[in-house]
Amino acid sequence: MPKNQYVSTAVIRRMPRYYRFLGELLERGVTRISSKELAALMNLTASQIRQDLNCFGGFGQQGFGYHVALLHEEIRKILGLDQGFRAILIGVGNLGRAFVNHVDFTGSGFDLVGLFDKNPALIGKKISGLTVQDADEISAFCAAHTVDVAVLCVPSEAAQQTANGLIDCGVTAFWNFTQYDIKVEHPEAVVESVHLADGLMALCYQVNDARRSSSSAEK
Amino acid sequence: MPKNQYVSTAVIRRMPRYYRFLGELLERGVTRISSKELAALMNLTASQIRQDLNCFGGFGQQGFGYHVALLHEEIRKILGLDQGFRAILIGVGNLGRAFVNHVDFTGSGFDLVGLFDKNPALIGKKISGLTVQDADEISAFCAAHTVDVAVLCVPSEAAQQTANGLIDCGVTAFWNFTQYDIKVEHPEAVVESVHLADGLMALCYQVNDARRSSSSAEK
DNA sequence: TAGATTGTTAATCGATTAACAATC
DNA sequence: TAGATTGTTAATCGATTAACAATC
Repeated sequence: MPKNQYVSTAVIRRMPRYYRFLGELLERGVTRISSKELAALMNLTASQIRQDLNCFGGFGQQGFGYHVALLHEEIRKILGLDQGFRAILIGVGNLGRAFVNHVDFTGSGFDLVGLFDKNPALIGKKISGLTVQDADEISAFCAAHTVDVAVLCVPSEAAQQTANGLIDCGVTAFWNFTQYDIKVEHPEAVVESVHLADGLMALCYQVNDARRSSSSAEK
Repeated sequence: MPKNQYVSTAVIRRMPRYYRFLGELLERGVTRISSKELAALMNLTASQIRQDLNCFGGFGQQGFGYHVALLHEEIRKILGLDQGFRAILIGVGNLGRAFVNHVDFTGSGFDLVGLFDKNPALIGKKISGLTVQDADEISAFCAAHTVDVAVLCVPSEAAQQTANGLIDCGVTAFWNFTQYDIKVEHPEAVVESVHLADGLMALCYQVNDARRSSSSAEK
């Protein structure tokens, strides 16, 4: 009985975390859990968990709690991890190569089906079962295959241009690892940017702040 | 004239982005900007920019706007990027290696001063000017040098244990790239987790959602 | 049935936006 | 001075928490 209102991004961003914790519980053989127990585990309020889940439907059972396996599966469907969307990765430098090997694309809803770079030294190399193709071949590849999302690991200066080219090829979703905030006009476009340096700077502030408050607490 | 109230994390998380945009403006030779112009550029409201900045002080000038160079420098100080905090990175696998080469630690407030791994095949290798040391040497290293933050690129299963060991060595800040949500009790502890898979799953939902709404709009 | 825990409505809290007086 | 734009207070909006009736 999935509901059909708008769901805030705050809620959406918590869903993968629920999915992750439920996966861990499942592995540990836990079959049922109450919102209260899950809240304690995840450092949230029980209220928030129930509110969040009820954006999508009533997956619990009064007096009992939630079936871990069932809820896990429901969230999988909510996120759409079962659709086998197809991803390509552009820019097989240090970072790109690391993601190919390290990120569990399949478990996160995407099949990685192509690697591209414009560096001749990399073209033809095989990484994790995929052969690096010439970046000039992207549009031909997109014409021949369905491509749902592009992972951008190119230099920041090339980010916008690369994204524009991909939009023209019909690719509307981006996982952006460049420093640059790409702009995409397409109505169906979605961009998920991971600004690593921004996170590191925020950490820097927090370290300062923690020290400030602990030293002022001393007095 | 820095203010001294509590600043919400929502504001903190936007500061690095301001810093980044101001840096770009600086490079382009722009010397002054109004909150209205900056808002258009960053896709925010002018009001929010003024509110955010005024958490830390009045950096603008009525009738004129903000001096780009001055504001850039102020934010640098606010974030504490000038303190030369020291970082070590644990786990020199694909991801760890990529970050060593790719992330601008220095520009983000930290000097990377040590690399550690427990894999004998990696120990002794030189990466970007640093020699990989045996993970067993971490506590000795921390005793001999100041270490402010640890970058965790170890397998998820080892995350908590590694963090515990580091806490015992006096390291209280973590940039966590494992799947696992580490728990740290220390009052001064700060953790910045980058759950790559979570972001990818959120993107998966958004792709689904964008398609749902554009197909329903067709009708 | 009694106890537990959900789903949901209402209350609170915080963050964003709007408005405007201060001032460069 | 007049025009522009800030800093800041007030209004709005959204998200989180609390409460409780429904129900397993």
